[in-house]
Amino acid sequence: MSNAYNRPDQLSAPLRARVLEAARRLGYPGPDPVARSLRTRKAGAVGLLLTEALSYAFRDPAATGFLEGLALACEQAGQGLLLVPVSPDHVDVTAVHQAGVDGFVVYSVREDDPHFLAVLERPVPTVVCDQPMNVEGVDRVGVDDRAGMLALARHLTGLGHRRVGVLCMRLAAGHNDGPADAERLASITYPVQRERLAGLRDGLAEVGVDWETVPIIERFEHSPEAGQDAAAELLGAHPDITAVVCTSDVLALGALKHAADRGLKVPDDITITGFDGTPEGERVGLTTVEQPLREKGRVAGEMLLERGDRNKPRHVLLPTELAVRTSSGPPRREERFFSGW
Amino acid sequence: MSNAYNRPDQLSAPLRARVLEAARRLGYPGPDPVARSLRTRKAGAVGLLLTEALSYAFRDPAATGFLEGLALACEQAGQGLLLVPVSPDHVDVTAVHQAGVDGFVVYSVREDDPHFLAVLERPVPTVVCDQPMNVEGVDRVGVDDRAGMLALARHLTGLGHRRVGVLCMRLAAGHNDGPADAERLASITYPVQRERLAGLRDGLAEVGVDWETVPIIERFEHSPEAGQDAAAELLGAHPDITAVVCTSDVLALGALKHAADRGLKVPDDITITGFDGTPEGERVGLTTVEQPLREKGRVAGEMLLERGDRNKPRHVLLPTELAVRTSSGPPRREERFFSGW
DNA sequence: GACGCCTACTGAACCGTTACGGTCAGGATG
DNA sequence: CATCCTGACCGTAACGGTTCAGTAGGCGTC
Repeated sequence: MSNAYNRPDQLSAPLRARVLEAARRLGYPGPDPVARSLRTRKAGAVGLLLTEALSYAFRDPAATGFLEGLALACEQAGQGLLLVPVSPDHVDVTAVHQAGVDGFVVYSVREDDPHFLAVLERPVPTVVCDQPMNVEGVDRVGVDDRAGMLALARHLTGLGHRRVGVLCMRLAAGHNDGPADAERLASITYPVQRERLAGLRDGLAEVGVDWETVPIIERFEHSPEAGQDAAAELLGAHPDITAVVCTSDVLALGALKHAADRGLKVPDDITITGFDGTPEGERVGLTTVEQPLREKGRVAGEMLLERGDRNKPRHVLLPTELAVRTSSGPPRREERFFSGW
Repeated sequence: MSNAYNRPDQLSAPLRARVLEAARRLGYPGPDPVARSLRTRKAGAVGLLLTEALSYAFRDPAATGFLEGLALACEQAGQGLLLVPVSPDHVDVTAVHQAGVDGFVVYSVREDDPHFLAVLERPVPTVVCDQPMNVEGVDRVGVDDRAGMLALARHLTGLGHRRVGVLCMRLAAGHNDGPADAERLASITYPVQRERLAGLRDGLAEVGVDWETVPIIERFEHSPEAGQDAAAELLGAHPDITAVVCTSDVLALGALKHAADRGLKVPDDITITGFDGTPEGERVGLTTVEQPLREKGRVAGEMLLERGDRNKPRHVLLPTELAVRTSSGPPRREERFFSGW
């Protein structure tokens, strides 16, 4: 009996020594963690569910910021962090069923994500980060995406921009690389994207810009390369645009690259903005909406682990901050004239 | 009996339906993953052990590169990735004992790391990345750090550099921020650092530079801030240095920052080099030794998961490549004279 | 010396699943 | 009609640890 390992106070030193000696002789490798977990009903780990392939967690700077905060909370509580392998190709939920964890953190997944539904069926507490929103009985931490984007929109309209184009990430299930038409916009299943676009729409409406006329280019992949490509598509079809609003820093980084390739000076020839506040964006002077990424991860972890009072689900909204840097400026004089000044 | 969930072929459709219906009515949440793990002796996850705090995994760009590759291998095999929480402060090995995993990947830890010793006691396969080296019966993947640094050293001596200073990361247990004296260098417990320094020593020896005269500044923390600080210490004490060799890109990034603050032009006034080949380094034109970070992670994961033939431990050494960019150049003319030309 | 209490230790039940062997019904075959 | 075989279904043991009730023995007290 391996009280010897866990309750040194419960048995005398000589017996303990004898037990340990015998264990060593028999090659006993110490208590089995899985059996212990079964008995104690504690796995000592938190599961993390992403909407993307697992490796995405280490590729997207916004995700790594969040995860750094989450890892911080976990290590303080002595809990492990289990990255649940989701297969992007064919839908296979078994990994969610397999995960031996005491709770789940769900990071920014689609409303109808089958993996997420599988998580909800598990009898363990769950915290959602960002999306989906408004799920019955589930804690959530996020930021006010709409207000953040509204502030950015006002910054742009204040500079005089009227002809704006948008680069956004995946809006719903299905592979749509190209313009997002009205139908697509009506069926968004990534609420964060919906909110950010709504904030932009509201801000543009304040100066009389018709949302229907604003071109929106969607990309399935979320990477600088996709942003670069999308920027090419946007500016190819709408060369009169004076500002490119991206719903993430990653896409904006790609847009900056495209502008440089095309010989456009930022912000003199074109304004480019992001969203998230990643270190990369800061380094290149990207005007963006900063959100407290690490903090968000930390709060998500703490909400899941503390959870002493499981009264009603808690919803935490963290503040965003408009970071005006060098990638935004007034449109050229002739553009201003063109747009009605 | 929950054959219904796992072996749909073993029982007829109507019975299966009845069982599932009854389960639903009783609120049965599906088979318990922990009990399943106990019975099948498979946890469906790989443990990751770091030498640093857990959140470090998401902060260090070299680590994230490695982890991206590792995550890729895991998700392809349908395995989870469990980040084991190690407490940097007081030594607590219980987390290693608690981890319900089928194997461990150990990333770049000290030779005498107590967590690592705990991992070795666990009766599961283990793969080490980078360090420690030459552990009995343990697979390892790494790069030829010594050869990589030798190539870099020759590049520098070829440019004419003779007065070189070094910035390196932690060399052994204990908090030493400052010069690394002979005693410290003799008791290095991070073999990677030992190898990289040895490569530099060999390269300098080829042109007659006495290793004893080369100042080496050590930092406990591994961050750009630490690099910046260490560069200030190095150049403060040895203003005649023409090249700062850093044992990582992260430190080199800090050194570049310090050079800029001090008004030194790179590479005209001073040459700064790194090691690793991170995206950040590439973006700022850092001359460095590139290693295939993602590939290293992928190989580590595959070695652990395939492991069909557990004959003898395998050791894989991946190639490095010298990346000469804009942070290295010949020393100033007067410096060349000074150093004996 | 009997009683009771406290400590050190032992034994058995239980966590929830899977693997495996046994039972039983029903159809095919001689 | 008896026998054999097959497939569906069910019961049970074991995985390895924790927990808790129970027991033995030592010692103090009246």
